[in-house]
Amino acid sequence: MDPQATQPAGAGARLGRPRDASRDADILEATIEVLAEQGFDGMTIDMVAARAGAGKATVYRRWPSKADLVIDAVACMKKRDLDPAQLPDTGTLRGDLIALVRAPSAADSDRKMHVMGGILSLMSREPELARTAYAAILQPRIAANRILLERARGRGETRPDIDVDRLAALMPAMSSFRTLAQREPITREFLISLIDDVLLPAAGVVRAVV
Amino acid sequence: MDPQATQPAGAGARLGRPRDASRDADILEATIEVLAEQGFDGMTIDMVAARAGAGKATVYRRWPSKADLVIDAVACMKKRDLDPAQLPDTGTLRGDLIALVRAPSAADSDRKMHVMGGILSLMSREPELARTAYAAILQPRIAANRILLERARGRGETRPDIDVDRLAALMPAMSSFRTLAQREPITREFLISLIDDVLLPAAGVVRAVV
DNA sequence: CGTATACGAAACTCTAGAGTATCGGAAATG
DNA sequence: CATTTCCGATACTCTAGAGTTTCGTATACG
Repeated sequence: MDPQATQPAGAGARLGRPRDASRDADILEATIEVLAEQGFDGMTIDMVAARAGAGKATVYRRWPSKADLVIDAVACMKKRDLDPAQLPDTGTLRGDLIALVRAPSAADSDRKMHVMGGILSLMSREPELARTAYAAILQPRIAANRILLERARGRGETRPDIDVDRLAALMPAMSSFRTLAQREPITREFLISLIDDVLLPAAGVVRAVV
Repeated sequence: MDPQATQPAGAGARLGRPRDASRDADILEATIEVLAEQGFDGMTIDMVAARAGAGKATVYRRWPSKADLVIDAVACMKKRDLDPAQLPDTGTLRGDLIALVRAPSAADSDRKMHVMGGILSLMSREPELARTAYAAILQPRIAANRILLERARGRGETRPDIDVDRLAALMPAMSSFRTLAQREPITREFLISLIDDVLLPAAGVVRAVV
């Protein structure tokens, strides 16, 4: 959680060469990449160090174990996330949802899902990691969908009795299923077909005239 | 694929004590159990042998490696599966879907999904396992849904333009997401709410009078 | 300039687990 | 009853990889 603190606390300037903070970020980034490609058990510390252009000792100086490194790396994915304060607001649920699946966001969520797949089997044995991963990867996306859905319901755009919890999880669920289980790529067509053919009809939104 | 054949082929009665076919089934069953609980990397051959009440040599006499054992175990899950010839046919889509999520089937699919989670990260590196797992675990369920949906569309029960592929994957996707990613149990209430609040509205089935 | 720590690289230790071999005993054939 | 293969159990070998240490070098403080 606080890799910088080798000295107890508030020790001011310590002796010797100071830590290079840029190594932290590089190592965490490399961890996420290798995790997404290889999964937790396929990932070795040597792979991470090599990809980060760092020595193994530099990794272990900051994190006491592989598990701690992974937990930290997953947690720090949360930061580069969609800010709930600046969600799209186009006036229609469909417009908001389409805006939410633009390319940069999609590429990001693709990697997040692969990370999720890579730590799935570990999550059974590590409840802390399970909570961290949920908070960093799924919660933000589901929460955003929930806000858009409730806003649309408030406008009377959807049926009033929609099951917001189920519908908010629909797109992440279908996307992760397609990526991880069916092993097919997430295309823009797929996402739009999910919105138009599944989510909006389920929410009782009348189809716009084309 | 054929653990019995040590001799080339058609060698008739071989010398010595014959293999005990019941050991095969016990070992495969133990493999599935440990796989569901621990995942591929958490599973050891010693665990499997101990749970099957077998010796390690008995395992290696039948399968040359851990990966081969797992592939065979996953493949043999397909056998105990819902027969497409005897799908429910209640006259309504809702009736068919409800019949499909009865308890025995649900417990079985719960374990299948945990197996899927346990081999997910391995599937990237083992395309054969990926295909086997899809055929054994997901394909049958999706195919069943597809049949029910097309039958309902033929009756005019759904909108004529429904996206059968997406809708057939909906229940497996939402269930696996809930089980593996959200780590919450699949209850009967969850499945029925999925049917009534998401799938049927998305298919354009008019809600029955309650 | 002396000291203390960081850095990348690489050698090292130690352990878990895949896979093999050996045991005494059991079950088949001839 | 001799032979062969199976069985469960257990001891064994071998390797990949987590984690540690060392080395030569770099960068801070005083």
